[in-house]
Amino acid sequence: MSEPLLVYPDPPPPELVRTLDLGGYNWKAVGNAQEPEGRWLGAVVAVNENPEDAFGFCRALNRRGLDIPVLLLVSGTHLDELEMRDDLYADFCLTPFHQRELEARLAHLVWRSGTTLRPELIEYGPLVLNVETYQATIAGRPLDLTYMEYELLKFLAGSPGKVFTRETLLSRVWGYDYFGGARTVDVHVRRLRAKLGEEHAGLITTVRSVGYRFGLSRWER
Amino acid sequence: MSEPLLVYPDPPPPELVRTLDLGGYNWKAVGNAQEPEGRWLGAVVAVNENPEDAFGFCRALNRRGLDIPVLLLVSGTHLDELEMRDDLYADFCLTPFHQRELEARLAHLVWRSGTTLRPELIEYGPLVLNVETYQATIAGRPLDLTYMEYELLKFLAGSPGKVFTRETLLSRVWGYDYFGGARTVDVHVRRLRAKLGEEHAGLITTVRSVGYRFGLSRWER
DNA sequence: CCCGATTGTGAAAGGTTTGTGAACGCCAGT
DNA sequence: ACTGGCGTTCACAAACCTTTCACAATCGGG
Repeated sequence: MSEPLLVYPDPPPPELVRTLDLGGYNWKAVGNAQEPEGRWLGAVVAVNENPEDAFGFCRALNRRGLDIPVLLLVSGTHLDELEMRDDLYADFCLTPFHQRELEARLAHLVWRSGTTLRPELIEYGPLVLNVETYQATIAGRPLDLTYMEYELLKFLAGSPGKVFTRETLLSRVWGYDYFGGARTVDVHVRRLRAKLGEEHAGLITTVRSVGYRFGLSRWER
Repeated sequence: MSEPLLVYPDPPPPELVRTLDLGGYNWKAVGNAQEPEGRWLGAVVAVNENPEDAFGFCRALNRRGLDIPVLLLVSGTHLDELEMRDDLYADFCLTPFHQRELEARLAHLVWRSGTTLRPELIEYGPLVLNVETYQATIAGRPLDLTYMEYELLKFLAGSPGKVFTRETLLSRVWGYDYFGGARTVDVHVRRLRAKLGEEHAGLITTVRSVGYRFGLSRWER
């Protein structure tokens, strides 16, 4: 299934739900901008009586770095509010809307998100690695990783569920010509787990006598 | 006066003319896509009884290479025609339109063309770079930057959040054939941070063992 | 249940990377 | 030629990581 659409607020207006479901969209409603993780086709934001709710949500989305194109649902009486807020939305649709118009705008929004460059991300559950910015977040919280920690995590998370021996990790992450003890890996894994936090430390599991694995193996899920 | 809007067909629908003139836009109607030369803020294309006229015009515009964002004026009965033609338009407005809606869409179209096509201003938070006049301000205060400092800051601020290695910066900012030490970058970054002032020095962050990044690092926390 | 092997943990040493101040040379304008 | 601004380089200091080691804890097989 394709990536989902982000919808605000939660619960969304019923007529929006109807159009989304009729269009066969995969969507998820959220109540705030901290929650969404990962990739989204776009966002549909309904502006209600209090426009600042919606605009604050959009601003927070922007702040999060993943630029998700936003389609605003706005009534004619709030049209003035759009002025000077061009950076917060990609398109808008007047309410009450004709279903066919919203469908067309949704389709265009999705098409747009498919063509515009999106940041190169590595994701697994609550973990997001932005390869371009060298930033990592776990459940929305920024992780302050050192270079080696980042490289190691990137490599592990790039093949979830797969077990790597220490020797493999040394040669692939540290370099084929690396000369050093295998226990170095242990120490880095320990610090990664510490920074992931107690709740997510289990993302990296030890496979005794073999090595380490990121994410759950098949039969654990 | 600002650059003109391109309008199709010639003559345009009278209600469109009315909105354009009321909005104070500088516009010019043309009958085919070969005619327009030079720069345009955007295009407004009215789809009449024969949609292929308008779409042909848009296609011809695309082919000309100047990517001008297109606002389609289309009636509900022709909404289906938009399908599979996403690449021909940036936005559309249903006819008959409310004047305020068209105004809002025009404003958004113009804003879009100003930011995507003509980045004469690079803005990020308190920093403003005027690429044309070679001036920079931080929180309203003018910055007195040297040429290299300006070029470096412009390049960094042009891709906020992205991390660049010193080698990349040397080749992209100093020149592909530059031959010199990578530490030169460090010194320029230091002077930039000093001139940005203590309060904004954090706009440029060091990513240890990798390089430097502008913006988006600790600001979002 | 015991023992060896394996892994987690804390701390410290050592090395690498970056910040900093200053000096040098180049160039343009005087 | 002089001067001042600018870009570059260097040496040193500071900050930060990486690696290593010793020891504790844990696991698994016999």
